[in-house]
Amino acid sequence: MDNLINSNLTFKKLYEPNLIENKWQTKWSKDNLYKTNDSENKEKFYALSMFPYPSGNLHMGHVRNYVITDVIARYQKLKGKDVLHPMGWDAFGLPAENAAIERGINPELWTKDNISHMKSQLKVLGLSVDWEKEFATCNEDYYKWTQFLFLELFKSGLVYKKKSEVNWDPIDKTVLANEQVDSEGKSWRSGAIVEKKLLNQWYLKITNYADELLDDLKNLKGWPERVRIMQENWIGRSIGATIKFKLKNNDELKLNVFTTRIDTLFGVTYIAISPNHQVTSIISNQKIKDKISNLKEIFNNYDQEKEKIGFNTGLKALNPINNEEIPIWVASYVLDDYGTGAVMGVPAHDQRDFEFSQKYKINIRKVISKDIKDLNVNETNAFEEDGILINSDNYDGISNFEAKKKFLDIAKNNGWGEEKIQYKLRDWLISRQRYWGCPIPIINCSKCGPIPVETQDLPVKLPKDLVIDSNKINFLNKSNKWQNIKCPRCGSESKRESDTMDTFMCSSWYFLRYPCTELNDKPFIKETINKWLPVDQYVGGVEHAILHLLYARFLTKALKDNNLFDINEPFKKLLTQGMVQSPAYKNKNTGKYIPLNKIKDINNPIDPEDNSKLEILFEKMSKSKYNGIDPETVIKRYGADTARMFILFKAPPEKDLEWGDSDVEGQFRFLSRVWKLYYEYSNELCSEKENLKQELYEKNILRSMNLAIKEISNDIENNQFNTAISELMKFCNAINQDFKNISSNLKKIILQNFCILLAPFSPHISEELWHLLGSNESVHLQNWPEYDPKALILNSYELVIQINGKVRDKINISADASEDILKKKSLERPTISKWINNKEIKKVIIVKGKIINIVV
RNA sequence: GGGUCGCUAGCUCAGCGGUAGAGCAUCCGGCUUUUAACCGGCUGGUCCUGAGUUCGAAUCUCAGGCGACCCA
Repeated sequence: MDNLINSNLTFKKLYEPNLIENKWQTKWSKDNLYKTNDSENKEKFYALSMFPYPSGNLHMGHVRNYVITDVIARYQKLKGKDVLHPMGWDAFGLPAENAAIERGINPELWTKDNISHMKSQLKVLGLSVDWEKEFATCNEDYYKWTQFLFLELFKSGLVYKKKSEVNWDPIDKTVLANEQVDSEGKSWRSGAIVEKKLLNQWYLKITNYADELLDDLKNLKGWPERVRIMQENWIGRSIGATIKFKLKNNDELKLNVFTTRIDTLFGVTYIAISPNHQVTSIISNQKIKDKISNLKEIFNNYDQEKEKIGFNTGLKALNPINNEEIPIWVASYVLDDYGTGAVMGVPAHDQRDFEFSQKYKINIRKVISKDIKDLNVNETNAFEEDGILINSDNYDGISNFEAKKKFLDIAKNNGWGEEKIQYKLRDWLISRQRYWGCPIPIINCSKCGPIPVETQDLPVKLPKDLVIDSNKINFLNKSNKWQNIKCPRCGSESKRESDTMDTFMCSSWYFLRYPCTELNDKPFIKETINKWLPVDQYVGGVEHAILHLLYARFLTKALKDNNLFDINEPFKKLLTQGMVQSPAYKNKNTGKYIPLNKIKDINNPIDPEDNSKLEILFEKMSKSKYNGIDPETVIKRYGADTARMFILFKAPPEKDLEWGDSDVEGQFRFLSRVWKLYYEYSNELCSEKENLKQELYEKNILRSMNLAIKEISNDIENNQFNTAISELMKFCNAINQDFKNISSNLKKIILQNFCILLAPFSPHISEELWHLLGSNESVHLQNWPEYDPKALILNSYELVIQINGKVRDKINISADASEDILKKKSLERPTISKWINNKEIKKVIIVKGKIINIVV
């Protein structure tokens, strides 16, 4: 038999994480324990956290993210797979540039300082990250390839420049993509109300992939349903028709309208067009012209869009189905770039049209009804459900489904309409008027137009000699030396493109770089990508449900179509972790948050300023609410293992987690109990007793062990780390119960298995205890135990006896008792015969191993 | 208005047709010079409400209530 304990380790009685965590981190790093293995015969597993923006400080949200991924990565490694678990930095972006403007610090230095600080904070968590794979998106040898991929898209016609109305962030002084403006018209970063500007900008044709992006969502079974629904809504495919309305007294212009409700064509009582619509050009009345230009200004401001404003132009259109004359209105609620900039107004069956008509007293005509006799128009709402046609000439009485087909056929045959699929998704605007980003590798020649930079001339580097001023202007635009260049085609004086790329472009392919970080001559190798991708488990915040996750899917599909690899979807499974919240103390009257150090009694919090009672709210940690908890402080006090255990145990990963000091202490106590168990074992304080029942105890403890293996494996595979830890606690309790009564051999096996089961969650303490058991190898290189189903079987069990489904008695019975015996023994019980009370037994239901139900 | 998720012990959550569970907190006891730590033990539940399906519902179905998020 092996030595019981490793005599090289001096084992202290008390669990002191400070003495062991740093020691093991250094050792792991020295041994290169987490280097990515790439063997031919093993299954691969790619575990990835969304890489952080190097803001300067690690916060609890990061900790949660990386610890979750770490548990998964460690588990998969113990299961014998080749694991890729890398980390990097999403390092371009505005905070660096703002720091440069405000404090005169070079953005590159600011970023690199932050990275090195955050990296040292990360290392303390004991993550199984392969740091050899690390990179930052602002490194020249990364953004060279971002530019290369941009040019790949350029070649396949997915890049274009267009002058159109764009979202302008007045605080950050740059344009934004549609995805980066929230439903209230505010910028995702600065929170400023976005303005509309007419600008010439670079776009990526993500709309070419709208159908694929939508249809392939069905295959993403490992994604949370709500993320799939959000993407589905964002892409917003609707199947409908375009209809051409002729203008009265004008044969040249036609009004094209997109509708999903061609069945309501007889209910059209007006046409609404956007103030920018082409048709407005034929209006001659000066008063109306003034009104239009007035409305245009309002139109350009999201904030005032809530109220629907409009007016009658005096122009008339003809309804193609019955030649009825319909007034044309200009309306603020018609969007320029969705559809055709014109809608047919059917107030009876569209809520927005209904509200507009109510306001301006436009005729409302009901054409769909639940019942053919019900002609009443609802006073408050449009009727948007399905039904039967009314008020529709010869078509009265048919269902609206039938009408859709019929009217479309008529439209096609007569040439005034056709089927059309419409998307809400717009092309991705990627130009940013900022310095700290990846330069767009284009040369603008006045003669040749935009010319892509040759691959051998990449990267187009950011100029380092900058004069930074405080006007938040585009620095690249100001640098003549950098900007002026001869056109590579015709040799005439040209200028480099001075916009940089949206940083989401840099983060849309970083997961493709990790398997190939050592390459200098290409971004990645096809075969390597085909091997390692897709990411098996991706973990990050739900705030990227549309932004990053949609862009990354698009880029993957586009690059696949360029034959760069054969992967269709980048992320097989996605886990969106919840926020970390902690108690904030708020004065209801003043609305102010009060810092903890100003509150005397935490159990009865009172505002020292006005003595009113404070509300305790669990909110996302933030400086303004004084409720931030610094990971470093917690780790210094309790150790990384405790912090990890707490954050995993306190809530299921996708839910918000409420910080609680006493729960942190609870986890520390648990690890201390584990420590003590091994301490007593190693000092032979729990040497076995002579015991006749040894076999029974051993059977019990083996059952607990196998149950723990089964449940914990299952829980980790389903990302239920909270219940996995709960099972570890139960197993620990079971060990303490029977430990003294089992053989030394078994003791060691139990303790070894416990160590391995604990290892993904608390890597340091388990490593220390593993070595204590006499091994010189790392616990993290062991094999995850398999459970033995036979060990789970019980000799006897407690049979529950029900009368009419209600529990009335319990008996202990041997596991192999037949149904007849169960029945007989149950009926023998005095309590049962009392309940039956000579009534007729109608039915007996037996669930083996559990229950007998007697129906009387 | 539509959609998704949730409502189980004081708190955080398991259980998803078959005896209502875990951790933390509370309480009591032991140990200890005291606090703390540790050990042992006890509490604690209309499983949001109502109806239905079933021998049997926390679990399935329907309706309603409350809350969170997304879309409009």
